[in-house]
Amino acid sequence: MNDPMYRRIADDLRGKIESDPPELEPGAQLPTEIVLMGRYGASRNTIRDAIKMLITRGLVETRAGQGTFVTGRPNPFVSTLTGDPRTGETNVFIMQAHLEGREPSFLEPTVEMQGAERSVATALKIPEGAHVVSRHYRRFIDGTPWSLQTSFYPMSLVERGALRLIQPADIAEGAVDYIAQACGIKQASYSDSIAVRSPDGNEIAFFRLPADGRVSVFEISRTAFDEDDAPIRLTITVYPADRNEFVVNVGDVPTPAMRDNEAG
Amino acid sequence: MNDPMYRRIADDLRGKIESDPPELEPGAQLPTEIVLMGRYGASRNTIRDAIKMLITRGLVETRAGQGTFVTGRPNPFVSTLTGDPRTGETNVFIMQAHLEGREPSFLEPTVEMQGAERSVATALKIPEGAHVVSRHYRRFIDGTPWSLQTSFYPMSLVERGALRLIQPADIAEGAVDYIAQACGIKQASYSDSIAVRSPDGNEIAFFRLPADGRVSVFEISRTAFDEDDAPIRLTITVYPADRNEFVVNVGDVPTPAMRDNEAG
DNA sequence: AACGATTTGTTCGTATGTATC
DNA sequence: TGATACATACGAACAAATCGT
Repeated sequence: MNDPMYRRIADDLRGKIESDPPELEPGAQLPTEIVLMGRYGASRNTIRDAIKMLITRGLVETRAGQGTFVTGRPNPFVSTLTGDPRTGETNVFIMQAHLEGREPSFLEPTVEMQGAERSVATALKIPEGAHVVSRHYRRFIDGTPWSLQTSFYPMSLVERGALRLIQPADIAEGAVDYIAQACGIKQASYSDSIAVRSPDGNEIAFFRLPADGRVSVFEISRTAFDEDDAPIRLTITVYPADRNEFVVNVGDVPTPAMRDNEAG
Repeated sequence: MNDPMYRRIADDLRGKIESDPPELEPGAQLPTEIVLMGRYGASRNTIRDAIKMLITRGLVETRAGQGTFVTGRPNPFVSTLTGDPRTGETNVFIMQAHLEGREPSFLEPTVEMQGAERSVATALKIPEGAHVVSRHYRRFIDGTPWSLQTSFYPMSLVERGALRLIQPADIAEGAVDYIAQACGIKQASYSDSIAVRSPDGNEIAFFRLPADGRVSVFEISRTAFDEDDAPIRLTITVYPADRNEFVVNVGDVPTPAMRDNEAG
């Protein structure tokens, strides 16, 4: 009652979208701003303020020259974070995509030698500024940009024989398997940290997110350890939060634990 | 160059906040809208549009009558999702909070009997509309609202002796331990699904999030199974995404895997 | 307690640009 | 090309919150 008009209008429209059954289904077009001006007795700017609220909440999207439409979100891509502690995630990415009947792909990696920033140095337990190899992947599913991944390896791995780490080419068998074969250092465990934050400019461009940064991204940092509990890599993967979902299994979870995909 | 003016202004201000060292540190006040009008040669509405972008990205917050300030985010609370597959999360919540030197608390639970909605019925493998017990907790850390949790238990557990499930009082030893003791059904595994979405009205009010819904929430759904792989509960926990972080450990992760808390 | 100054919040009007059909 | 619909930008007025006097 005491709310400003633009918020009352937004709440009214939200009700029409979220009611069961929805009065405005996904994909449906909202009345134009001019029509809404008449319906709610408000000016165009006030109507637009209300619609901005709905955009921020991800309920609608606007297309210049066309109109305002209720969003229908795509099927989220589900990734399982728990798995064989000795396996790298590139293979897991490919396997899971195929499991869901989707087509994974990725570009050739970007490989750089860098001085370790503080967060990288802390995770790898090396001095700040010590040299590390950074390998950066851009991955797609069904042709749409899906994740940005950067792995940091301590230079000691290269010195002990894992020379392909510093070559700007994909390692088909996966970096984890390659390191085990090349210098006998085996991944034995890993720890993931899952956070959500706003995207930066690169991420907005790559994922084609709305420019105002209202869609956030998952940032998953994986620190992997060898059998002597020494950290052997830090992998940071960024996913758009609106198209992804993660699963963690603990104990012997029954296999038909597949959740039904909510059709959008 | 071709960007609209409000976006160029926002980018310029963002640079002053994100540069290293920041020209505008967390907690610092931005120039007033009137000052920015003069500085950028734009109208007040255009300045306000730029500031709205920064608000959406979580870089600044406005306080009516005071000004616009660079946000300093609190230390995230870290929860570990992997643990003993036989333990419930209430005890884990309390232990982890104490580990970080913080004070956990929660209100008496709200207990309801409900017909299972489709998602609940699917997870518990019972018919849609079958009766379930819903137990809803509101939890706090250091006095600030931290999570909303609802657990759904199939009525069969009550029929087999777990009568305290339907009493509107906390189960001090934890519901999982209680069920094991009361009717011999032991939790043997669980599967978590982690997603991010916009908050609803209840969540905005409880977590005191900005009313326009730009801060999203984690929704973690845990389906727990007994030793016969039958689902015994579905627990949905909602956390504000801006103050929480989750950890998943796979394999025998070394214990000093504690990450340094980035001081804000 | 009252008041005024400052600062952000809401709402209107208007004009022009750009994308789509 | 014209019509439609959203995007950007300006100006103006008043409301509401905050703070100091």
